[in-house]
Amino acid sequence: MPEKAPTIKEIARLLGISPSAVSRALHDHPSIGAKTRKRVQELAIELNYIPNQTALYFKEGKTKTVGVVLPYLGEEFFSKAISSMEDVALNNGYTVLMGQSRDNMERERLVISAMTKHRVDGLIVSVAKDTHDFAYFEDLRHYHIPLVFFDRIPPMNGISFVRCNLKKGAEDAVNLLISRGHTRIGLLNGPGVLTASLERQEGYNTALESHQLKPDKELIKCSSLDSASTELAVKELLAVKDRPTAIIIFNDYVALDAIQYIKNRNLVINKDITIVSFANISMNHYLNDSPIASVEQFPGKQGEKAMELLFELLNNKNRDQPLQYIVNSRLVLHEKI
Amino acid sequence: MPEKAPTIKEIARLLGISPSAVSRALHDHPSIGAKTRKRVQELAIELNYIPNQTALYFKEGKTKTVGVVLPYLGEEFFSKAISSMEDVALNNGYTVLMGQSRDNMERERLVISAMTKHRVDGLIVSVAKDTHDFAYFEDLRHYHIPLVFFDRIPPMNGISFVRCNLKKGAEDAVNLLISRGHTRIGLLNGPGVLTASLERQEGYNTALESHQLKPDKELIKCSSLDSASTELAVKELLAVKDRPTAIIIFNDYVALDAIQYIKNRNLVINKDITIVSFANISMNHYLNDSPIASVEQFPGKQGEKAMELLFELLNNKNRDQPLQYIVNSRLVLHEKI
DNA sequence: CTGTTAGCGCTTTCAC
DNA sequence: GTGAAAGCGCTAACAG
Repeated sequence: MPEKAPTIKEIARLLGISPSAVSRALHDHPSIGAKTRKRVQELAIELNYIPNQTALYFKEGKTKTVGVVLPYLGEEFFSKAISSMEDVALNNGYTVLMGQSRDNMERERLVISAMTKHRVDGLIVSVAKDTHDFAYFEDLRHYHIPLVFFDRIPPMNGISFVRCNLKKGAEDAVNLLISRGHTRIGLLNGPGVLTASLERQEGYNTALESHQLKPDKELIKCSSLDSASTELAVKELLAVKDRPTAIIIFNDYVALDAIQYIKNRNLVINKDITIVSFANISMNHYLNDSPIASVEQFPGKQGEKAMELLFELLNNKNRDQPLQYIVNSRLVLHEKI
Repeated sequence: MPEKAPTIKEIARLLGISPSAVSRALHDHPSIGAKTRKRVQELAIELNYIPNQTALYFKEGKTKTVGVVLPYLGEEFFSKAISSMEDVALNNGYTVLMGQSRDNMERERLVISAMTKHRVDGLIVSVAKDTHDFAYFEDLRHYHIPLVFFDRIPPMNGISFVRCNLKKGAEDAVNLLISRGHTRIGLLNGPGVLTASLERQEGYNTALESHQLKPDKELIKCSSLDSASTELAVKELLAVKDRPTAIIIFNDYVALDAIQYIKNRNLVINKDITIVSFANISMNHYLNDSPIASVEQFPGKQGEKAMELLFELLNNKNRDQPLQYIVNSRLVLHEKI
């Protein structure tokens, strides 16, 4: 067992030649003797020589790392996304540095600062819920670190991003329900501050209007996503006179709580009240009472695209030209036939 | 907007002083003039100067990164684990480089090689299912990279690891069922090659024997974890004469398939056949027919411990002294009261 | 064909 | 109180 970590210098010392000769031998440079090359390459394998990327950075100006900052890795949506991102990165010879903001601005700033310290070649960020100051995203330009926003996009100009078209998903949801004869369709939306909520709302309105149905404010309620708040919203929806026969719900997790509550009220799911939701989590397949359809947001696909966009930025001369990509959501039917 | 990324050299140039003076000013070194210090620090803030960790590596011999290699980030168990790992790393001023092996040895080797290339200060690995050659773990010693194995431990000597005590969990499961009057208890285990399967088996045997019950080979079947294989195993268990009244299942995912099959056979879950399982996934709360109990393996706690052990190794003089920690599993009851 | 050298960003020892 | 210089691992331009 050698005491020192294998370096070009160490190989050179052991072989009694110069470091540059070793470097050339390892890269099959033409101007190197066959014997020397062989000796070097064999010793390199024996010592398990792996070049030091940290040192290469000075030469190439690249760390061959990209940073990914997400709110929570424990959430299925984000873990699937980062999983695909890593695949794309690996295929491009890159390694992923990852950080969780836990939806906290200070932590997000801290993590991005760490990424900058490590001089990542690029960055993908899904902005924390409570981030209201976007200055540290601008600061990345000083270090020429290209940035792609993912799923949660801040209100900034000239940025690159990948997100999902939720408006379309909401429209599909409404259209499905109308085609099944529903005219009183409720919307159990998320917090009004989220773009995700606004998009659902827009799609909901658009689809209703395209069928000459007037959106009824009474049929739209918001949940702050916890059980109590969801139950209250459902309670209000059920109390509306001429109550809805179908409800479009913010996502499958909220739907779980809503469905539980509706069942407790002795109403039959998808008979008395038909449910359509968002996220299309795998759990739905195993539930007895689950939404008849859920809008798939393709976290894997989105993650893949985000990383691909980042590499486009990395390879482009003109990095200031923002790239944007919108993944179409798709309504997935879950009815057991 | 400055053209060049902020460096100490750049600050020195702009201020007309030497780089070393800037370095001292930034570190509040005593031998620096108050005026110079102030000028430097102000300009550093203005330029958003962030030191280059890559350059610091040469001085400190540390990259301030740790590598984490897991089979799949899309799996709840692993995403929860890496989530906690990152928290601990962040608290120690470290950033996590992550890689997925996708349960493939070649990819695992590749990812670990990338980590080595980046000269991570330490590594946590959950070994891929099909890894049979462990040489590349030994190679890490050349680079003095301490290694902690997580959850999936290879058959090597003198290694550091964190894992969960599944034998205890299996014992608890059997004991619960016996206390409920069951004597014919089946075991639907995973592939025999996995340590995880062996541990369940051991616990199962131990608990039965401590109640003077003889393990019946017919009551033990293995699934390779896919639906088809699980169904076959359940089918065989149900075909045993004097068939089991309870089954302990490898994990909750396998249990989902098994339960579906049992229901199709018109047997009532937890009445005709009582189910106990492992993993304790959150989905269980929302299912109508779910195991009456599931063994919680605390992925977050385990991940935390693994990272803590790694930092102990990093800070110890004697890194060759392996550290090991076993998290106790806990049987969680799920009955609706 | 091979060795020497400079330089990437930063810290630190040594001069002044 | 400040500058100059060396060195960490590696590559490439240059000299021989």
